[in-house]
Amino acid sequence: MEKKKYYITTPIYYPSANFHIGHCYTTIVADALARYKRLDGYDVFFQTGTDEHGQKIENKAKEAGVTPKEYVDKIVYNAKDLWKSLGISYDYFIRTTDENHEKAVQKIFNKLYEQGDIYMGEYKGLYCTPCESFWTESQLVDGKCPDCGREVKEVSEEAYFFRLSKYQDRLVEYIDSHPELILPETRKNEMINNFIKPGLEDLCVSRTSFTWGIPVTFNPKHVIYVWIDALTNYITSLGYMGEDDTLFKKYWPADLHLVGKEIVRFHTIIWPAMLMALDLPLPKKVFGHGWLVINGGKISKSLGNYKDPREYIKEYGVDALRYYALREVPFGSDGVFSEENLVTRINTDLANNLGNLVNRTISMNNKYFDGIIQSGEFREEIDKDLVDSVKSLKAEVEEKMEELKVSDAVTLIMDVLKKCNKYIDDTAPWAIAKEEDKKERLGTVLYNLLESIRVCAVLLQAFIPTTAEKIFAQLNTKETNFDSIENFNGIKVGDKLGIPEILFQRIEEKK
RNA sequence: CGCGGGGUGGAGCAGUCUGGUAGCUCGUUGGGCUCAUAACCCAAAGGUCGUAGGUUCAAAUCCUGCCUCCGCAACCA
Repeated sequence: MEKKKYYITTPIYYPSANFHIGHCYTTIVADALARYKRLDGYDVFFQTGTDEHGQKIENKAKEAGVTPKEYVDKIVYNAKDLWKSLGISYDYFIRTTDENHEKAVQKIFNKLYEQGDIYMGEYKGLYCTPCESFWTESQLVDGKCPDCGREVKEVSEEAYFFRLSKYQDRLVEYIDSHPELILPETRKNEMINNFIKPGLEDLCVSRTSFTWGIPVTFNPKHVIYVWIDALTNYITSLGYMGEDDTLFKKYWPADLHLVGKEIVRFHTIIWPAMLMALDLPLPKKVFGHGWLVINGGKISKSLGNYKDPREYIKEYGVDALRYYALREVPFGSDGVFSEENLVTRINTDLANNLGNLVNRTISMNNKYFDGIIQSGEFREEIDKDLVDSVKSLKAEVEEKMEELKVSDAVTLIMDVLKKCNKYIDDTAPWAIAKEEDKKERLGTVLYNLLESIRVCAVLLQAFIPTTAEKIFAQLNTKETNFDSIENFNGIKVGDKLGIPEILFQRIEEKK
């Protein structure tokens, strides 16, 4: 039987500076979804990458005294290193400077031009010469350039336009008939009320004001602007308009474009319209997630209110950061990022709840049974609640993951672990251990705990893979796939447990 | 009147659609336990649900006005 496919993407990030915790957030969530789907038996294609052209990069490179390519190469090198240290399991990393992408973009541009969806027009705008930037009326501050405060002048230049307006009706119809395309719903309403309803204007898709971009083949003084260059990454990577489109045929349309809320618009209006023009199916879902905010404000490169994410990893460990990102930000809303909250999460959820549970359970089994896993047959009424919770956990987590409620999914697992801790207090194994004739019962209590921990670890693989591995090692189990958590019998009687090692060291609060 | 989202015990949030004992996590205080990472378990204190009106037997929840914070308005995840 052929596996069901799942194509998930992050946005391609703009490498004008090294990535911050916000980029990590998006990518970690995407990674968790990708890992989960793989565990769930899907053939997953998980893509991330970088959007490397444009004026800003050109300027940055000039400032740094290097070529644009040299500039982005360095940042991409850094980004890949960051993803590696975060355990990001991407299948493909696309760069818009990749030769196959550039060629495909040119072909797409030409195709749209030939069929009349792109035409030559005139771009009118307010231009600030020193900043080399165009601004809209509403962006101006006191009628002047918002960056430098100097006068702007109205200029016009020839430019190519995409007939976005032509697709307005089809777009409205599609969104109406596919309510799951734009999530969460508030984002959908925002798009319809703010942008589609007032009417779509044709979109300027080329520039002559800078050169760091993909040239228009038949008019090389124009470079193709970000829309067509960047958004098409989701299909050029799969070989669309390339030499081999096997992947494209297999994976397109995307099952999920995971994007930040600020770029929902491009992914739900411009991108679908382009796909319609290319006569291709639209992505199934675009999810606009919230932001990690710092002190109530957004993460800002110019304010410099954040550290290099690697410092957090170094100090607290990968899984602590992954866990925090996955747990702290609820479905679609913003979440607060602070080191203080991070430490609280590590201590309460990871060290106290999860880590200590694993530790105390394995310690007891080692102490009372020399590490040998006992039979789980000697059940009592008190076990029922825990065992039932563990048995139904997969289905509940699955439901949340389907709804992209990753934080809720993680919380469900933590709740079961919490239940395990309560179960220990309720059954008091240390008291049972004092009664010689209750050895079998003691064995079952510990079996229940070990199996519950194993099931949680199997599910946690998607979120905190390194820790899940450590738990498997301590449990000395090879039963780590989703099939093994159906029947509450994956841990093998007679096997000997490993050494209990501390999973997460508690972090003392900084004074 | 541009569009949209918030304002709920010390902190962060749920509950608002489908009115009817205000719930969760963290923190605080007290107790229990001792297998474990001063961890775990139990309990308690603490909120007139931004504000002013209205509808209703009854409003955090529905309606109206106002105050306030935030996001978006051609590319900051």
